[in-house]
Amino acid sequence: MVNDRIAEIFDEIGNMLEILGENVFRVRAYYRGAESVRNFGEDLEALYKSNDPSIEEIPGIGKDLHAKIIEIITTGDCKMHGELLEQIGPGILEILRLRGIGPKKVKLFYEMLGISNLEQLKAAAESGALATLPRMGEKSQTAILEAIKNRSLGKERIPYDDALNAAEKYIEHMKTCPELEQIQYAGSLRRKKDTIGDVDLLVSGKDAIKIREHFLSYDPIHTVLGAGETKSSVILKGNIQVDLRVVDGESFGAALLYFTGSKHFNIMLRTHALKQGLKVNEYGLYEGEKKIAGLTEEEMFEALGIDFVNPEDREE
DNA sequence: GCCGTTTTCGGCCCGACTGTTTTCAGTCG
Repeated sequence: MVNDRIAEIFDEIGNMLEILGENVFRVRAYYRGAESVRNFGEDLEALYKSNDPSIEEIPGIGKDLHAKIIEIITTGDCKMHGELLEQIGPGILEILRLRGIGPKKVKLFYEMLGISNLEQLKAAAESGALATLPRMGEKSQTAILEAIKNRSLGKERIPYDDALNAAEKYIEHMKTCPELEQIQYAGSLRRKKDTIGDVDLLVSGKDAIKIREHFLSYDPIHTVLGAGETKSSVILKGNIQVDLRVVDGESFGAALLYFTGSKHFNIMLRTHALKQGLKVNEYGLYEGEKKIAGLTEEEMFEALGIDFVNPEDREE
């Protein structure tokens, strides 16, 4: 589908503008546009060819990005993207795709050491040069070598059925943990997208540390990416990334809402709440300091004055 | 670059984790 190609181009434009130090909100507009196009249910090329007016109504897409969408559909390419790529070099994008590396680090490596591709980065890490840079150290340097070695790990989007299967097996494992009270998968899996980037598991229970240990004791784990008190991430041997979030039972609904997304849907909810003088986060809905909802999703929607939206419809 | 139930200007979601630091920057979702 051309939507994925458009989203990829917008993401890369965002990446490159960010490295160039462009206005963060302009950068964010490209990321938002990418997200929006990726999650837009219908094929944009088909809409364009049938003159369907709904192509004008994609959230987060204004005049400028709309013109770029048409350009990509009709020419298969985007002039601005090509020009940026020429200015920055394709090697830089490869570096940016490494886990744990963002535009700030890319910029730092380029400006301080002239690094513009993976080979140069690897050499700099092996020589110890990276560790001498500001806000860099031994651990960061080792992590970069590890990221280069594992750069294909957990990055592929996987078919819905495979993700569901992996999630259900992991949930079975988690249910043998005595401290666990509730568990539910969230994210794009719960929204039933065709392809899933990673599996999000949301749990509540008596002892966050013991639940984390149980999570990390799952046999099919290939790599542990991180393990904090409320948030852990692993990659399974089947190359599927699984994230665990541990929350209090009384915040389970708010967390489920938050981690089910989509990102755009969350932003919409927050903006809606702000207009009413309320604040939404993954712990609940707040009026000032006072928590007014959070136990269930239904309660959250009700308190926000919005009809319940099914997970698979939480896009725009 | 996008957007509007006080706006066509002036805002733009928010918190966890990590590694680097002595209070925070960068990344991620």
